[in-house]
Amino acid sequence: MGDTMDGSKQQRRGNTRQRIQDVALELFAEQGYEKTSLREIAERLDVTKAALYYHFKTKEEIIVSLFEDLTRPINELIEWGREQPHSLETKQELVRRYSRALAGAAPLFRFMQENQATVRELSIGESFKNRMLGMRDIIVDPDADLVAQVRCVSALFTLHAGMFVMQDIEADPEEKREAVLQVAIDLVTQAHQGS
Amino acid sequence: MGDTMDGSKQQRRGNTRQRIQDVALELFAEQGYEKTSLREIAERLDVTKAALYYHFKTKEEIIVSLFEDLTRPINELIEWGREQPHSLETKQELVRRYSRALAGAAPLFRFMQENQATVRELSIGESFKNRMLGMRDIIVDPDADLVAQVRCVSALFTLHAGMFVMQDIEADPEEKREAVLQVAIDLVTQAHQGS
Amino acid sequence: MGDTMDGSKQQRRGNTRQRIQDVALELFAEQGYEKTSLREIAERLDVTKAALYYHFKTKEEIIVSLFEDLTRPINELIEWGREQPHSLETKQELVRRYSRALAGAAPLFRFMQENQATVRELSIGESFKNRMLGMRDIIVDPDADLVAQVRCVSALFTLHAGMFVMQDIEADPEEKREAVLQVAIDLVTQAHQGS
Amino acid sequence: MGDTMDGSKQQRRGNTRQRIQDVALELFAEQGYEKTSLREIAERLDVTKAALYYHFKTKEEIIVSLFEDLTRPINELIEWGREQPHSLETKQELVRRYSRALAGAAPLFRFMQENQATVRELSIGESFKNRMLGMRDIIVDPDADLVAQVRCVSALFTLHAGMFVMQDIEADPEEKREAVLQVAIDLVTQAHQGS
DNA sequence: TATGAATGAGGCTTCATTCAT
DNA sequence: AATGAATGAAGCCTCATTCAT
Repeated sequence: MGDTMDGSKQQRRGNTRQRIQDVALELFAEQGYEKTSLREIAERLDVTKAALYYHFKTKEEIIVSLFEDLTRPINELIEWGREQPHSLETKQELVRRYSRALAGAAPLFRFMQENQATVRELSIGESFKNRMLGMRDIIVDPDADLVAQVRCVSALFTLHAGMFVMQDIEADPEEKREAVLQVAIDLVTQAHQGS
Repeated sequence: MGDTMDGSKQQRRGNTRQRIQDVALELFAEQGYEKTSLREIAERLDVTKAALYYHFKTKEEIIVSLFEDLTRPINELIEWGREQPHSLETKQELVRRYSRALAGAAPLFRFMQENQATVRELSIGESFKNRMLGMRDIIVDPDADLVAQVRCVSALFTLHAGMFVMQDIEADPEEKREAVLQVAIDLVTQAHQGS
Repeated sequence: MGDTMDGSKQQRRGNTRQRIQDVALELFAEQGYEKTSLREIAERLDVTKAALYYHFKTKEEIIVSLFEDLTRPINELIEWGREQPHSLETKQELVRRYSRALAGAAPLFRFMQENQATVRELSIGESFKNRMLGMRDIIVDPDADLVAQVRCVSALFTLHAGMFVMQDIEADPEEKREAVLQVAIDLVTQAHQGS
Repeated sequence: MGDTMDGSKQQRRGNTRQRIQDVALELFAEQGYEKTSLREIAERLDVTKAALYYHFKTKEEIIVSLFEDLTRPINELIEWGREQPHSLETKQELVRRYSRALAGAAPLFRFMQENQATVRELSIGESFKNRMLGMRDIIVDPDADLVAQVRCVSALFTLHAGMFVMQDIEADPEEKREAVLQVAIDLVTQAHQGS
């Protein structure tokens, strides 16, 4: 009581950092990292630019923090994968889990897909690439023939593509995700059985 | 003689416009459109910024001109596709030709893949998207089931991915391209035969 | 006990003001007043910037307080000088005492020597300049010829220079101080005896 | 004629670089390097900040260029000194020439004297210090006793001090310069004859 | 006695663009 | 066909300072 008058100001206390991340990710994904200015982010939050600098030392630190927070599930997934036998079942399950992880960090992945040039120059670029190669190494058997290898890479890429390119196809989102998953699993399975 | 002394100056005559495009595309692909300044382009060419403005009215015009010049083969491909019957053979041939077209305009596609956010805001963004949807409409049968549709989209995307993601896999480039093509054709074929 | 565990925290009690002055003077002398930020001072003390404002109303107040604390011996010296007869003995003794006073406030003088432009704009600038002129008026006889006057000014300046410029000459510091003092006394003595 | 209407605009063509240097040195000397903003310099010249950047890549480059341009006479002086025998006559002549060189670059030296902290951090700091040590090595005999060495250093410093500290003593500037020179020469001479 | 959060002003720098020559 | 000089807008970042707690 006496406190409940203004909900919007209430929520503002103590979670500014989080709010900055949210708005930043939204704008980065929509317009690109370079085209999004700190002024813009600050204005949307009704705060001064200087306030951003209280919470993050640089513009880059904002996006790095997003990476660190949002890619954790994928890191864990890769670690899980590394400890499993490289069997077909593992690969299928990995694809299944990856599909779910992607859905959870959709805005970040949209950002990454659309700003690869930027990401590459960022300090996270390298670390992320390594992670993806880790993923590939679990799913791709380096002794298999080339076509099988391509199938596996394609499976991963199909999941990515599924998030964005498929947007224009009209269908229930959940149904679409399942269709995409199905195709990816087929690709992995075919790769396993020999071309 | 008196003219023959300096070969490099010779070649420079009259093709500055072309040289600007070459350097620009290289830098745009490498660092992104926003991060590449006209100063940088000019310096690489050993020319002043103002010289660029003699050949192009704006920075955007440089990239637009690249699009127009380099996507022509793909436009023609789509037009060809539209006139063919939507048979399996057509689709397979389309995939084959698309693979070749991509290889021809690799730097541009690398640029587009890595700067989607930028491209979307550029005036060519929409027009290009429409073209790609045209491509999709030839290959994807809207009455087929969802999985079949995903397979077709995935085929196209596999070709794209093939150009960049596969770079780290060690194999002869031409062999790789063929393996990628094989997988794409399989996807289209499977889609046609029913999931 | 419960209090005795951490010696470093103990010492910190109640003398934060002093610690701020110490760190500030060190940094001001090293990097200059303008280039030294309150953030930097606070970080070195492991305190927040706001804490500085509990002890000092402004950044300027920090340096003003240093002046007031550290130039007291020199003020007293000048007052002493004013009450003595303007004899050669007085002048020699003044130079001797000044040499000792300078050694006691070395960091402050180093700061002043290296940041004259800043000091001039600070509120203490004028007051300090007046003090130095007071010093000069004791030692310089306005009726003497110009060369004699220059000798006296030079004597004072030699003492200053001795603190910094001589650093690179290798010799025992105390011996150096004495050599400097000797030269200064000679200058004053020569001035007194007529050029 | 037809050209002679507006002298101030006329002079502006083609010598902007020089004008920037002039105004910059004046302001740097008056207020210090850090406290002088590029905005201020630009405003005084009735130009935009960006214009400064056409002529100098950074703020630091402005002052570095001033150093390079204005310390040339002193560099030459040192080189001359190095080639002479280290006789008393040489030392006296060096002091005489140095006095003249200082008068020629008075504003720069005023700047340096008053912004030592800044100069030290600048890229020229080290190079300048080395030059001054070169000067010292010509005039100071490392085998002489300490007092003699101090006398020589003091001679140089007296010349510096003469430019600024003596300002308040009322006398004809040229007479003052000569008095200062006289004292410096006396110091060098005494040093040479043994303390 | 101090912190956490924020502000407003201003710093240096870069950019795309223009225009007279 | 190209340069030299300049502009206006905007970018990122840092600073001294404030105030409620």
